[in-house]
Amino acid sequence: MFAARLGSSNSKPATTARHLHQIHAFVIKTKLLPSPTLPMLSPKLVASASENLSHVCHILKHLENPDLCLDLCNSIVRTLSSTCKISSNGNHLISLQALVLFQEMLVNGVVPDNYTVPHVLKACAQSRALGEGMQLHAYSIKSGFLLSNVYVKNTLMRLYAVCGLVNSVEAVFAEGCNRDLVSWTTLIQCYVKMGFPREGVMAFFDMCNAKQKADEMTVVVVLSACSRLGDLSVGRKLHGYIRDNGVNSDVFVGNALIDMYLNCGDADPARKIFDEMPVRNVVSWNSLISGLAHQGEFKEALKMFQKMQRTGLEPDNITLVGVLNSCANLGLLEFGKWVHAYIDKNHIEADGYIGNVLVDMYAKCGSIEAAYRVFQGMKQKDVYSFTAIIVGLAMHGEAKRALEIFSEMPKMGIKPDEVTFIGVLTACSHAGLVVEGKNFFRDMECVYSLRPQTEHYGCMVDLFGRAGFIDEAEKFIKNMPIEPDASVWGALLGACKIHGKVELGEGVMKKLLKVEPDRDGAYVLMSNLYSSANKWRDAVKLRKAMKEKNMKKTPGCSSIEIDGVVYEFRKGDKSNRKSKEIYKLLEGIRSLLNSSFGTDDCIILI
DNA sequence: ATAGGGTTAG
Repeated sequence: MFAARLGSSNSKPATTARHLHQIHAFVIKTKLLPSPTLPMLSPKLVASASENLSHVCHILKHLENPDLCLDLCNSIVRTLSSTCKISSNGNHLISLQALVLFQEMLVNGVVPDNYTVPHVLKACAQSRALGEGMQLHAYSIKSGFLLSNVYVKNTLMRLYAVCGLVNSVEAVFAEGCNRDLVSWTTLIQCYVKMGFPREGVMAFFDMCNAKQKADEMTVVVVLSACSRLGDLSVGRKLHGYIRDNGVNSDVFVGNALIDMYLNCGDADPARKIFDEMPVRNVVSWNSLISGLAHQGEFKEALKMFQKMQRTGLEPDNITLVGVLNSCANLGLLEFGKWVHAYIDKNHIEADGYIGNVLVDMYAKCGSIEAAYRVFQGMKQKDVYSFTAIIVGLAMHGEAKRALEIFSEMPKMGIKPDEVTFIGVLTACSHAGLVVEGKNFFRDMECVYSLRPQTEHYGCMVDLFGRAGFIDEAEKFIKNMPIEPDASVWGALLGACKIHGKVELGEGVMKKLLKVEPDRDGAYVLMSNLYSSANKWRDAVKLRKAMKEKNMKKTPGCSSIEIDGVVYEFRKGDKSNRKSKEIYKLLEGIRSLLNSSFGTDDCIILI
């Protein structure tokens, strides 16, 4: 029966583990694997070999000419490396199996060829099997493959890159001189992914100096480095490089260009590229929508989302993150709720990125209880989830709840970061918890090894200042190890305003103007301080000076959302279609208020 | 037969 199956060219290929057992038994009996057997090992059997590796290894042991099995071994290793997915458990075993088979090959005299080692290395990279990969690194040096076969070099670099070992990637890259475009791209990509985009760009220039021409994949990676750096000048150079060197502007290149231009603050070319793309996919839309949101162009981002929907293209999680982020910043609760309903309807889990941005959206739109419900329902809470709800609760004056949730973090094994402490300190500040705030500030460095930034110092000055401890606030600024910035002086000036400290305020205003000379913040705060101290003449003088200096105004803007349409209102803005009626109504309210309370009690700015 | 690509928060 075995002989029939193994010998006859008419028999069906072996497909199951049972067939493998039969071959195994036959080989043990005859010490021979008839050559027609090899083509009969179907892909399905090769796949099942991952679960029956011991049989394969035994077969190898019993063969008279094991080297005939090189192709079989290569295809088993290839199958192992292409089937193992990155998952929590079991994957390590698969790469281990690839390595076991590889060792058996060596022991039994199957000489690996150019394809074997890259396949085994790929299996290691996919399952992050660093230890096994390092053994292969040693083998590659000894056998000479590392220097003779650029695929070995590149797959080894890839393994170290996915394990985050930048130094090892550099070392393998630098070894010998057999590097090609893939080696360069892998190196640059590794720099960018590990948070060193500057090094990535420099490596690209090195590559150009080495007379190596880039292709689509390389420019995409370098563009992403420019995007992360916000380096428009290098980004533009790269755009020129693409045109001059005949790099094919495929959809990947187009998307990377859109992302680069938007993150570098130049929206026009991004839109132009988007409009002129012959093929667009969901990533093109995502790059545009999240890029616009990143630029603060939230309304534009939402407009593009609506346009995307008209094309019938389904948004994915990344689209929705950009959309919810825009809703959050515009305060569009109804729009945000609609997205939440869309998420539920499409069975997308309100977890991870999506959950976090939902929490933030509800908190920023004033619906703190909805934010809390989403937070509670999340299974995978991380530092972003906790920070979003803590900052949200702090902004809503719910200091006690914010601090309670903060105290949950260590129990869940989640370490707070710098932004979490902004929320914690804001909570303390709003609730007047001076002692607690001081303790948290101290813990930041002592317990969590987080170096406080100027924003944290600003929170502390705000905390002391609001509570009336102006002297302590001043002392605190004097002892700062870093240069105080606008957030710090602004907090102190705010405290002067609350407590009517005119003279101190005048000095603080000068300091604030030094670090922020072309913004109107200092003037506005100070003139308010004068007004509240009844120094009207000084207030008017300051307002006049402000007008003359043509300063950058912090835009005061309110918006409402009616039936999905956003209406924005700015001070003095008459662009609304119904502005005449609106102003007439406002005039009515004003005169009503005046007759009820008198002008001194109520000032409405229109 | 084998290697390198873009978009996501507080």
